Amino acid sequence: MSRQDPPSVTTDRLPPGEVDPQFADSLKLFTVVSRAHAALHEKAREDVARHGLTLTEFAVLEVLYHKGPLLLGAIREKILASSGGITYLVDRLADRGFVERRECQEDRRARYAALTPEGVEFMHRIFPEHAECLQSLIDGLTPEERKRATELMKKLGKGARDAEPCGEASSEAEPG
Amino acid sequence: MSRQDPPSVTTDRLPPGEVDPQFADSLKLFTVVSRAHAALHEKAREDVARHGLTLTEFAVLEVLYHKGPLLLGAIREKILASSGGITYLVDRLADRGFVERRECQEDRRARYAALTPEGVEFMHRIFPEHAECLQSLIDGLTPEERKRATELMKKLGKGARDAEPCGEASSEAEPG
DNA sequence: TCTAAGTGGCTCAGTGCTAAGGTAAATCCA
DNA sequence: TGGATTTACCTTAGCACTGAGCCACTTAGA
Repeated sequence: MSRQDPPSVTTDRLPPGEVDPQFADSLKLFTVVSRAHAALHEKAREDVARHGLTLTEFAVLEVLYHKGPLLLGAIREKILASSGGITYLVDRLADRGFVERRECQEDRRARYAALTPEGVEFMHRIFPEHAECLQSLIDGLTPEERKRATELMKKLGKGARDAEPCGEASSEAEPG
Repeated sequence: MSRQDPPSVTTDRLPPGEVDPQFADSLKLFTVVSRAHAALHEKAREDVARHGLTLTEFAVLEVLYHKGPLLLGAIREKILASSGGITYLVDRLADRGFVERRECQEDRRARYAALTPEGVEFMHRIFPEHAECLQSLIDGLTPEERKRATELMKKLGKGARDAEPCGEASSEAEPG
């Protein structure tokens, strides 16, 4: 079944207020990024699920594997989770013996998370497979396309983060 | 468990802090797509949250707004949710008076979801704002970049969906 | 017709996560 | 020094969502 893709989200059957066709491309880009992300995420999720991990758990292990021990707040920034979420994640990984908390001498409020030897060994075993999985997911793109896609997504992400919050009357932000 | 098919890559030492350069681009692309998506998603979420909606709720309203009444299963395909999730979503939207279920004459198991007049009016009011919000998020890209990004994400998504499940015997031929 | 298999949606238990609030520690500043 | 503020993490309540199992209905086949 060829997915006779509809002309565009906008022109099908638009009640009173039409959508300016200039919006069509933003809607389209938003959708297509969402779907690409969903596809990558889903395949990657299945891959790590074979080892009984969620993708976020894997993300924590990966960042610790590649960066060494990190403060919980630093992990939080890297994997974009909430404070409570990090506690929860590290708890689960600690229960499985992959991660341990360590005191921070300079700041006794803070904690490091670090891979245990078991965690290191585990990642050493599964990481290459996972990397290969990701590799297979982008095989459809040529090296140049990958490079270009990476650049564009970087720029898109930055632009979106820098955009002012929608629906605000261009408020003056305080420059810290 | 010797399903440990040697990934035929650097299964050799992968000390913390180093990533095989061969995988660097796939990891990078994965990350950058995730982050772009997260940024877009977060801003869009904030936008619709002003109206007390989640993004998924908005997605349902939007697809009904643009396509007209749809079977629940059709909505499920479009917004990539689970069967239980659709029931839950439509319940919430029905509680708010934006959506109603309708019988399907041809198949009495099935149900349509359709916007109520209030739902249409609501979307008529908020959709243009939201479209403008999305527009502002991609303003950092030139029109050519948007076009290219759309193409590349489309191709990436398709490639990822078509990829064989990771971690399965690679001796198998492609699924027919 | 009757039966078996397949399908669409609903129920419900469980999960991963967030957001708000709390505590202890660090930092700022009069 | 000492109070106020900020910061780092933890706790808790609750939410959005999934997935398995279910029923009602449809479809295919004998």
